[in-house]
Amino acid sequence: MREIHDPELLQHYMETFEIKPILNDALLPYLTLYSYDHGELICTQGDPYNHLYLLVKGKLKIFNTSPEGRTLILSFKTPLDVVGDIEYVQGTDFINTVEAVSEVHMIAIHHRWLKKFASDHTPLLKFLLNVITKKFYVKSSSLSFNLLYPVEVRFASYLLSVCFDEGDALYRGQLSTSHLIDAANLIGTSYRHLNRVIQQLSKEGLVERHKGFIEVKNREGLSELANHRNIYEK
Amino acid sequence: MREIHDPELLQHYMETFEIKPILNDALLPYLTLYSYDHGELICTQGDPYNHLYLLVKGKLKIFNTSPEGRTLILSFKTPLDVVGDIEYVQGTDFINTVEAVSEVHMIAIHHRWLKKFASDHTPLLKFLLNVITKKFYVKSSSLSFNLLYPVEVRFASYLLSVCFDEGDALYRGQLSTSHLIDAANLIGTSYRHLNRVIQQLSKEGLVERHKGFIEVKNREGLSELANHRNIYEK
DNA sequence: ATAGTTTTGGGACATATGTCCTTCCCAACA
DNA sequence: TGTTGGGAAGGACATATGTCCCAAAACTAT
Repeated sequence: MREIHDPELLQHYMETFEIKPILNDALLPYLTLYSYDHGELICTQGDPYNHLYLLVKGKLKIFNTSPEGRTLILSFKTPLDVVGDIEYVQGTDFINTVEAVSEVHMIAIHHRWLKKFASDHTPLLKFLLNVITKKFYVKSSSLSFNLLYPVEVRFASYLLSVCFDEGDALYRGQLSTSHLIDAANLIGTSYRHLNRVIQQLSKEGLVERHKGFIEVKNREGLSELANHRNIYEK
Repeated sequence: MREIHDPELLQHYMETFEIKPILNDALLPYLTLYSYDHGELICTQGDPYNHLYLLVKGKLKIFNTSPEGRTLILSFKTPLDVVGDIEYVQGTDFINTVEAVSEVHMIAIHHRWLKKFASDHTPLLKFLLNVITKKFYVKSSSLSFNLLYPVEVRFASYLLSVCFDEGDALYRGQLSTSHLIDAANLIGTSYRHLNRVIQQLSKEGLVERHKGFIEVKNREGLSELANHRNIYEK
């Protein structure tokens, strides 16, 4: 992690994502732009709350490790998104670990200044409400989906979200096998079992296994299997 | 459902739960007090959003039915709690069904008036933020817990919450068997399997089956089994 | 190129859980 | 008193999923 002293870049992000309207002018001097490399941790579960972060570049992985050591990936995030919002509102420690998946830029604001200058700032409150309720929706459907459907269905939904959403045109319909462990942790199963399910889908002609990646062969079939629900959609 | 025309009772609830400070004075004429009997539905998933409700008396069951007809109970609520908050912020249809478990009193405010008079009312925004982040926490731990632990562990946690929380002294350590179906739906499993797990716990001496109810025999043991996590705590 | 190391896929087995259906018990009622 | 209906518990079986471990493949450093 390193700080980027580049007021112009900061300004650029503020405009791109229309951040200024949600912040109080008094806060502007206290914004810091940080950069994280692939694999770096932004925060770890249990860390005391410090900053509110705005993700403005790159991709984040949010996950949680149980006392027994099992990892559960909760989501991936892309700009514009917020980290530390729930913690800011409740004043509690971080519940999850946040890792940079690519090079990541984040705007950080220390809670001290937020409390001091913006605790009554309506646009910020509304922005937080909006962001948090959206997160709640995702979490809520995720809970039902995980409890109600088997891994096969969840993976079908995952495949559709990841392979067709916004990826490189080259990777349309493909998932690199190096992402399978992440995928397993995301849908809450073991790598072993995910492999089993892929075999099954393969047998049914929905996907095909190649060296290094999985290819979607029948998008419609997968969508049907997933009940047309794209639970992992960003 | 029927309206209760009783300004004094309304006033009483407003004071007991300190509701006035979070509302705008302009809203006060538009508050309505409703009463629901045991088993009545306050709203059904898919209903268009209409009111924000404040639960001031009784107990609610929040649940969700999947397209396949499986029921998943998301939570039980007691005063003071809010129904329709997420829907108000996002302007979306109800995601869950809400049923009165006992006689229930709710204060309802039509979203029209909220939008008109309180959309910038800081205390309300803060109140909503607080309530919603709390809900998010619960949902979040619930998701991890369900995905990471087997039914046995979840039921142990459930038993501890339900039997010792605030129940009638007579029922301390006991769970009526008529609640088992609800319990199964709450922890996301089948009634059949829950029975199996109860047998197992019984064999281990943690609980005991009697006619009409289950009795906790070893609270400490259950707590250990549940990893000391009370996920279903109100 | 070769030997060691990591990655990847899958076999074998145990456990967790769902579904269907039967049996038992008891209360209400003719 | 016998009948019946419904709820509660559990048997039998199939499926879903986890754990442990191994073997082939790919990759790396010498």
